[in-house]
Amino acid sequence: MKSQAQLPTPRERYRDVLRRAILDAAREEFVRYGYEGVSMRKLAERVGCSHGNLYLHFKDRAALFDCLFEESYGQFAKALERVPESVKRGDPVKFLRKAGRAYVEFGLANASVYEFVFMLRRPEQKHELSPHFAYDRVRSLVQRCIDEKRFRQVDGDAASQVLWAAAHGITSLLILRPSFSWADRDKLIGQVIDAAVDSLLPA
Amino acid sequence: MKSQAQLPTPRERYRDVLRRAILDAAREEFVRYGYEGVSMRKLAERVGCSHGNLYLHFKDRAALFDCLFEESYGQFAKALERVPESVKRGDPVKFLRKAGRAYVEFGLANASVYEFVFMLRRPEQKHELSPHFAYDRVRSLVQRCIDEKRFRQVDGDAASQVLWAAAHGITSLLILRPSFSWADRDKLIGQVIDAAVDSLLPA
Amino acid sequence: MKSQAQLPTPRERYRDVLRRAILDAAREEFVRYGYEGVSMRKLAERVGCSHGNLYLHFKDRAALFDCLFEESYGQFAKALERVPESVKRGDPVKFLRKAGRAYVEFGLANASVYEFVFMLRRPEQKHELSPHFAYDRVRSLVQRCIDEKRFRQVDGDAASQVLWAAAHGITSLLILRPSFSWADRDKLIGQVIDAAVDSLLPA
Amino acid sequence: MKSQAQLPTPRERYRDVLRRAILDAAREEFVRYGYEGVSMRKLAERVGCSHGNLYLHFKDRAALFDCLFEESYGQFAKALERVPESVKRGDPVKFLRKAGRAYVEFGLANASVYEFVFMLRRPEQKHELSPHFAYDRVRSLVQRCIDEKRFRQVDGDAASQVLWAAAHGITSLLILRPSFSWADRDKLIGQVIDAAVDSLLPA
DNA sequence: AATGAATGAGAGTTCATTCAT
DNA sequence: GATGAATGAACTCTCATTCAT
Repeated sequence: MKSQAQLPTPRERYRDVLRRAILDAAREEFVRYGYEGVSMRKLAERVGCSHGNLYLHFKDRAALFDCLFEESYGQFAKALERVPESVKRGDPVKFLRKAGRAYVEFGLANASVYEFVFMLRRPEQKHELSPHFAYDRVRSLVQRCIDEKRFRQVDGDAASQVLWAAAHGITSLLILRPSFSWADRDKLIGQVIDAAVDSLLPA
Repeated sequence: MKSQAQLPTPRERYRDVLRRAILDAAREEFVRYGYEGVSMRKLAERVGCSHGNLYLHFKDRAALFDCLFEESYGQFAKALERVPESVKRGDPVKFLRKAGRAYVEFGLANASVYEFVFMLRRPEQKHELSPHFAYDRVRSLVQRCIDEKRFRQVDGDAASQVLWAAAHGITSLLILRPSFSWADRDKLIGQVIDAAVDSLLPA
Repeated sequence: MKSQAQLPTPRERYRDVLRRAILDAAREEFVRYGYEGVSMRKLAERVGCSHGNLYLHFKDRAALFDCLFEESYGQFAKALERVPESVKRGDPVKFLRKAGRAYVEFGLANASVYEFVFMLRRPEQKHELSPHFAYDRVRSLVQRCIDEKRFRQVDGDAASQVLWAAAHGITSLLILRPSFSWADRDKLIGQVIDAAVDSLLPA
Repeated sequence: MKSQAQLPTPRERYRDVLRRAILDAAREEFVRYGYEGVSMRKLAERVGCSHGNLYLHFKDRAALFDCLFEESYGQFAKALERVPESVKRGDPVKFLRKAGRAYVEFGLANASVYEFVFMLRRPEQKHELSPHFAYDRVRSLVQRCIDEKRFRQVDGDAASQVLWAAAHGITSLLILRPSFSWADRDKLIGQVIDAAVDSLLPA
């Protein structure tokens, strides 16, 4: 008999914890081995439950993948939105720089999420449309810079794509080649973003 | 008794053609589905031969992968070296811009090669060291620009990595999101590279 | 929650029955066709389960073989030890005759066990040492006969090996050539053993 | 154009040599790995010819096996017949001892032939009748001993089988357990045979 | 005569998924 | 809810055999 209150029972809590563990493990596995390279059995072993148990949480492997897909997009989108009000209302160019850095840093701190969103090839897949949201945010910021004359009269789309390319370029390289002898990471990220942003400033 | 001229017999020629077809198909499959997602049987079907036949050309799936790996690196390295003498001897900054564009354009024209080299996660694998060669080329060009005072007195490594990030960023995005509504591709590539290069010029 | 009495559930019981069936079928197949000649699929068909099921009981074919190997040695060793106390304490020569007959009779009654232990060639394999235990039993009995002057002062090792050769010779021939027109089996076995034993008696 | 003379051309000679090499290699492989464990490809590699070449000598693997089967029986039978006239006409008991030793020694010197004849399980197989010839030889010798009163009035069949068991027992054990710490081989063989023969002598 | 490319069957093994317990 | 037995598909790889060269 379940209590009417919304507090989760220990059982429910465990359920959620397990589900979380499955998702986290699965994301890493998918990113590392590809869709076909992930075995429900090995995943279960890694998580520490029976393989049958996985099916109580996800209809099948595809559903697990799709769930991660959605979730990763969500996490990424949410991260991009987390900007202090003060920054939002301040200088849009500075905002853009901060947003760029936030993008890269989220990607690095959540490599498997970033890979899931941007670098993972999925089998067949309808999606494809999805990372628009990230672009859209940049786009509107860029527009603000243009409108406020903080940027030259550039093509807003092209400008946004330049910025995106810069941010994605450094993020993905750092993720993919962790053992490369990189220059100071923080400075490097700053330089990459500044190069892109500066190229849009008025002469 | 074979002729001394060593002209390939039709048989040998066919062998080579088939081998080529296998490699080309396999590269695409590996890139699209990941190492574990490639099935020798499906690959054979796509190529139009029996699955057993594949093993006459490659000891096993890993050998096929490794062969592609080497080949892709080789093709990419060779492409980077193909620069007209006139450019080599000319303005190093211009050279750098051309090299950057060549990099991107090779990547787009040979997407699966590029993905193989830069974007593919391999199972376990020793490699990892390898794409150094691409970086090394940029690095020495950048050094030349610095030495000839065409660039500011920047850190050569950081500068090279900025350039690499830019080139890789736009290349990989264009490959990964082909149906995104990109701005004019040529202009975009130019802008991305120019932004990175210009950021290194003297004030 | 399982009862403390640890009574096997029907499920467990069935598991054991199946495992037993697999082992029995496999021993015969290995003995008849050799290691390489046994196919997990055909074995499964003979046992009446899916081939995948075999892997729930044994990691792979080698593990199945090894299990049979251990088991056969164990069964054989145990059989050799089953001697009534009265015989053990009685005349050691008589004991030796009985032991010889027991050896042969166990071999005939459990032909595939005997073949597994003594006649099966295994692929590569470390083992080889193992059937020592059978020899050791004979050896100590022979020593007793010598010590008690029931045998001549023969070399105990050579004597034991003569006995072993006799017992193994008749056992293996009877197993290998079942349709040969043998003399009366019981008498024949007796004669073989007696010939070997008698040759060791004092003149 | 082949010469009418019966001298084999070099080509024919090579053919024969190759055929011989195939048979010798195959016998060892069959004995070691069992029928199913022998691969035509590996066999060809061991012999040093192409695998297709094997089929110019033998229709298929079964034919190769059958050929070895016949041949092994032939070699064994011939070996048993090679007895000096002087011995043949001499003491039949001594003859029997010599024949026994010859049997064992042939088996040891040609272990794979012996194994092929006596210890190899064949897939399905009609044969089975075959090793009669070995028995028949013993049988008639034993009869002679009985007729000449050199043996007791024993059952000739049983007596022969006792002898066979002794000879086979020591031969097969020595072959199967080469690394066992055997007593002096020659003496041991003598003891085994003598034990069997002596048991048939008049009291 | 000899090669080796080619096929297709079949082997061992893994695994997603289902389902009785 | 959770387990793990069970199945059957799919996979990698090997191989006997055939056949064009």
